[in-house]
Amino acid sequence: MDVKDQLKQYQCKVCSAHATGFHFDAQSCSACAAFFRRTVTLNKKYRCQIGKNDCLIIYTERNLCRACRFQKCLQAGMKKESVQPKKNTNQLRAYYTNSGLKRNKRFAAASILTQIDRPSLSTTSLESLTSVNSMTSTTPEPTTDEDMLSTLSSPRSFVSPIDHIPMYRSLSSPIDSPLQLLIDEEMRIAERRRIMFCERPVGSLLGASKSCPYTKDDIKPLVFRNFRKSIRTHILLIYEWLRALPDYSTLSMNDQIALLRKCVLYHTVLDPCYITIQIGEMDKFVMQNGGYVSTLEDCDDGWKDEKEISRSSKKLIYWPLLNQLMTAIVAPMIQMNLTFEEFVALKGLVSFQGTMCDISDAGRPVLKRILDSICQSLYNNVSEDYDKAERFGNILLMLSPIFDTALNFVESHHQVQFFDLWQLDSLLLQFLKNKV
DNA sequence: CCTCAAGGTCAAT
DNA sequence: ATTGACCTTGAGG
Repeated sequence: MDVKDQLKQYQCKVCSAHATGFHFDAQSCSACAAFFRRTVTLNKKYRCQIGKNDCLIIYTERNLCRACRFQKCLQAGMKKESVQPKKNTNQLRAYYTNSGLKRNKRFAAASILTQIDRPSLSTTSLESLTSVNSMTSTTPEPTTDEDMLSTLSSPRSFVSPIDHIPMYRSLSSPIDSPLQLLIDEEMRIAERRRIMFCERPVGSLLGASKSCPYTKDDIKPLVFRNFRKSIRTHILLIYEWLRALPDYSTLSMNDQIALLRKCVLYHTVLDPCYITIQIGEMDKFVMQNGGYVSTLEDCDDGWKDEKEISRSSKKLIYWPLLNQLMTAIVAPMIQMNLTFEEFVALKGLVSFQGTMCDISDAGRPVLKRILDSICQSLYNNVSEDYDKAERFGNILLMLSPIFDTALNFVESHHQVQFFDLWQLDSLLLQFLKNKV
């Protein structure tokens, strides 16, 4: 085969330009492919101006007659059926598929932020994507802020929440700080959740020192009925979480109840967010019992009709809430690579700061002491890889979106009750009903 | 990791 | 308004 024939092998079957592959089942260049796609999606009808329907289609003159170009596309073997129907403009594109996430976790996180008001990619997210890609392959000296950001997610300085624990433990003093007690308790909670909600051999349930209760294989689409049944269990875990702090039992009974009440709210908001991040599949929002709901609009996992609550009621109440959780809490946490210890500290700060106004004058100094201690430990244990003050500040900045979301959470549940949509656990209702 | 073939974007026309 | 280079995505290897 001579050179001429070899070149011809890779010609566009429509216009004889260099083909870029198979498009809609025909070997063609990207220009003819784009032309064909547009013609089909927009349902365009052309007429040959010459009237003979046999215009020469060659890449220098391929735009002279659309009718003949389209006809030649069909002759070359392009299939109209291979053009996918035009996406509904108000239907958001799924950015969080597994393969998409695998390719670029940081990008996916950023896209959650832009999902609601900006369905398409902004120039800035494209820029950051490009710079992240180039960073991971070459790793030059970080010079700009953008570079510094990218360095945080590079393999060298990336510390996964789980890897981080042993180092942290070795730092713990003989008398454990509140934060250390909460970290230990959080890991026990993970173990308890595993035991209660995973169907696995006992050996793999016990003793695991992991901070995440579930693996990708454990999680299943959420059944609201099952979740309702598990609510008391979650409340019990929260009660135990509080009791991990010796100071808790020194509070008056009213203060203990007030604290528990607020913690039920805040933990119900925060825990699934962090479990979701640990599982790492952004198309699945994973709840405390290992049930997940899909974050994709066109996937019904966890949203199906149930006897107690219809799909549309679920969507009405929980979809906006889910969006807020993903945007205001999950996305920022992913972006800053929040470690397990930092999450536990944040959870503590939210729990105690958010309760301050409900606590008696006698109890406030106790809470204040716990808060100060957690802040101290958090600041001391921010990794040296970061600008300590900046990272500490960024973690504190998470507080207000969390409080906002919690407020909405309470409001939505008032709505649930008002419409009598489904029977919530009576204990949870007692916690949510009284003063916000 | 990678490639392939979809869809989307937008400066140039 | 149309074109086409260039981009990301998702499936599959």
